[in-house]
Amino acid sequence: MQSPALLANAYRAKGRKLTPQRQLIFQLMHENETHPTAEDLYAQASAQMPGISLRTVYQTLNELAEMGELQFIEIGSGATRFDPNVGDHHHAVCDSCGQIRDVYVRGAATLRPTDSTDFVINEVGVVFRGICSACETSRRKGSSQRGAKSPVQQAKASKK
Amino acid sequence: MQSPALLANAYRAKGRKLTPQRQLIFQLMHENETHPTAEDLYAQASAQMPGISLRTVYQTLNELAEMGELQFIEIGSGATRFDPNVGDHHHAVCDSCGQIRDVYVRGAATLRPTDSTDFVINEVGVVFRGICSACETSRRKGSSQRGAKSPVQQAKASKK
DNA sequence: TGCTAATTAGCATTATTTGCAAATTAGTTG
DNA sequence: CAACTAATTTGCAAATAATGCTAATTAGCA
Repeated sequence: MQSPALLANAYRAKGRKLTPQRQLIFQLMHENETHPTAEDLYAQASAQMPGISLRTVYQTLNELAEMGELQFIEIGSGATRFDPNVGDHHHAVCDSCGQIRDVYVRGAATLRPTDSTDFVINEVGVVFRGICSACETSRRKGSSQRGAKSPVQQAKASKK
Repeated sequence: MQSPALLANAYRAKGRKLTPQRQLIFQLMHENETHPTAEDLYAQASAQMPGISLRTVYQTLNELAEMGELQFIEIGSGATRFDPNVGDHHHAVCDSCGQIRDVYVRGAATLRPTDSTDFVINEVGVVFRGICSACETSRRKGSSQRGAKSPVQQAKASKK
């Protein structure tokens, strides 16, 4: 997404108001690579602006998505996550800690199904699942994963 | 997933009981290419077995996933969908009707991020988004999509 | 300074999924 | 075939995620 300053212009151009709540969310999302959930953002926003409502956070995120300034990521695990990177990139998800990382994949845009040619493709998304280096390291140190969970639970586990 | 008959064996082997509810769900999911939600299945199951509970449907689906007999698909749009195809395939999602189709993609498994080499990849998933032939056809016939929705709403729209 | 349409906050509501406990039952044993 | 017991099913409450709605507030303009 654009810088907070440029977003301000985009908002004015649309007859939208530049409220302190929106400006705060612009700041928090700008170049944010953590792929936060609405709740995550709400927590951060509340710290700087006590009283801001979760409803407003959702509303602003939806606006920004509508304006093409950010995208939704819904890779299992419950809550929608928000990504200010709207360029041509993909995601790597750690099955252990749930962290999502932006990655770039050569040739992804030209992938096509070998069958079903009767489908107009607008977008191609690639998701890698595996173990991030941080988790891999701590795993080697002995703290093995006990109590393997069902796929759903595993997905949800990274929520809290 | 395996045929209902083979699944029965797999269940017995694990000391699990072969209840009528489970057998019905085996049948409904076997070679099911519609990627149904738990509610979808519950509706179908209820038609054949009035009184079956939604709770049992969820429970059985979770069991099957744990046993590796089916996988969860969580491509936005709210409810988790279930796929008995656990082979190496990918998905094409229609942005208009929400339908999900299984597709095969050559070379998908060997895709790698150009950066972040410090990530152990276990799985690569490709999702195509676009318009299916059925929607494309009806669109051309004039019934254009009015009232474009926000990304979230668009995703949720295919729910009901 | 005042006006007004846009926005916010708060609460209710919907949707999805799981937790829990009591009632039921499949499969085994005698 | 009857009895037993652990597994299973139900039904309901609860947790989570996100939106609808409305009264109160406020940004931006005249």
